[in-house]
Amino acid sequence: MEAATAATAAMVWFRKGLRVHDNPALDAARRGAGRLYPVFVLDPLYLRPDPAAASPGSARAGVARVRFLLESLGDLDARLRRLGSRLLLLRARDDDVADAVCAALKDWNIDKLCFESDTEPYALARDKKVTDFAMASGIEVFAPVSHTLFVPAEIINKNGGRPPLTYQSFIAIAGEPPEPVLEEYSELPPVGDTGEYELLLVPTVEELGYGDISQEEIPPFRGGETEALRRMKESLQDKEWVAKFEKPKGDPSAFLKPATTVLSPYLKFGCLSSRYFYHCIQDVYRSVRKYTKPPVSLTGQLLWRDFFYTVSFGTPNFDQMKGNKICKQIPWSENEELFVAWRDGRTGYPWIDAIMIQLRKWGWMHHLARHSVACFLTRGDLFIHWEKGRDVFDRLLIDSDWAINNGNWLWLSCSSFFYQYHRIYSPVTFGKKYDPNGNYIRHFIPVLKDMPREYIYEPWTAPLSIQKKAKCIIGKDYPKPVVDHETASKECRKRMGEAYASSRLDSNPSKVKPSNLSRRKMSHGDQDASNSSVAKLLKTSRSE
DNA sequence: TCCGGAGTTGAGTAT
DNA sequence: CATACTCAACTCCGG
Repeated sequence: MEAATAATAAMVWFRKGLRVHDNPALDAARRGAGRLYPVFVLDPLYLRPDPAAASPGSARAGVARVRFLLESLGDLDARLRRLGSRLLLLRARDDDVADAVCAALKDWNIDKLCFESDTEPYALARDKKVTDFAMASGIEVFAPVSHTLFVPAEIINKNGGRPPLTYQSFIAIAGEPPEPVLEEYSELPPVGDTGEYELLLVPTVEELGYGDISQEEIPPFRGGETEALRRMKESLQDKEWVAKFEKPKGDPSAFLKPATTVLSPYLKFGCLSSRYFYHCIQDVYRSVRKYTKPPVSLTGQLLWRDFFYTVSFGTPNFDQMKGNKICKQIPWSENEELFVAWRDGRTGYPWIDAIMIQLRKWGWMHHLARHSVACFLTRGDLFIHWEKGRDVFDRLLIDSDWAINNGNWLWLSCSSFFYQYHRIYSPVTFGKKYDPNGNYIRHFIPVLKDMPREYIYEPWTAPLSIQKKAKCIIGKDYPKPVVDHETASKECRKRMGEAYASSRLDSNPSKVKPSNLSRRKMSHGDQDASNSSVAKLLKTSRSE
């Protein structure tokens, strides 16, 4: 390896981790570099409007998240420019991000490539392509884990090769997270020559072709590191609130002033470092006498995030039911009509529909609101596959995160982690206890805004004269309920009971052979690990 | 192998 | 109005 000289060219490739603070990849790239190339590759699949999609946005992301990403990139560029650098925006080659990075590595004679490690399956495949190319070209590669508090592979190793499957066992094994990089820079090495490359400016959503949505309600969350740090400081200023924070006690109907920090989108894109956030919360804790603890506390939420990252990293086929060892096999029903009603906020249950409309417009809703609609779609009312709901959330949430989204759908559908399927959220009474007047519903479903308080959660029970007076005829201006909650939830409980009984039969078939290692019969072959490092880790797991 | 306790976030009712 | 209890009940884990 050549010694670092003034001529050394380093590239920091941004994907998540769209920040300057606590960024080990950027920190490593700048050290000893004569030229620094901060790169982000625009992916048309992520950004290009898809007219065939169910709601405004691209094939991969709703327009709220597209906007959030663009704002984050603009802010990153501005912050880099303040340090004498800039963001080099490239276009993917034939819709392939990895190819664009490889080409730039070669054309700019890069000596060292740094990027934040990403444990999601699609990212692992993309990054392997780039890493293989770099290695073959003699380019040094540095890919630190800095998206999560801990290194998922290390936790799995410490746990004997298998991911801890309960929060408490995760906590017991994790310990304290590493300290963030707290050093602040006054300048970065100059950007090197980019030759013939066309460097793009950060486009606006309008420039990308989303012009027709300008009349829409714009989500109240701006992307970017600057906004992330401002928002975090604002939340942490209220020390009493931080010290008393208990996640399950939050109000899911609060939308003017949400009951949580709404820092999840910033953590998702890495505008905010989870380690820095953790560190700052600890500072607040040190200044108060008493404070809540995991799992309900603020730090507890960051640990939940790491929990799901770790389990997802160590569980083959984590994002599906089939071939997923930790997922209950449940015969979900197919019903496109009911699914579409749920997706589009037309179930006839105002509480459910308001949440789905907030999702489509804002790309964010409170955690308990997500619980409500996820339960309704799956084990509570419609008995539709959690993977269908997962896909909707995955596209529309501005904070959608592969590990956490899948983990929570597994949880809510009682497919894994949580099994008390008799506990069903009521689409009527759950929201009502927080917001008896239905202000949340009135905001997101304007057609119901004049429905009297006593009918707002069940407008189909309002006498026709009242419906007329409220200018909202049920069945015409707003749909009738697609199912009756009483009968539907009863049926769901029954079917869950049957699925559980059948899975007990599968896992304990009245002792076959003690040497038989297979715990559960799989109709779809074996669980070939989607990434080999996990497969190796799993092989070391002890047998009993 | 069996038993008891724990598990971030249910609903309904009583105090 | 916040808290506590009941209801009916799941799996997982550790002893």
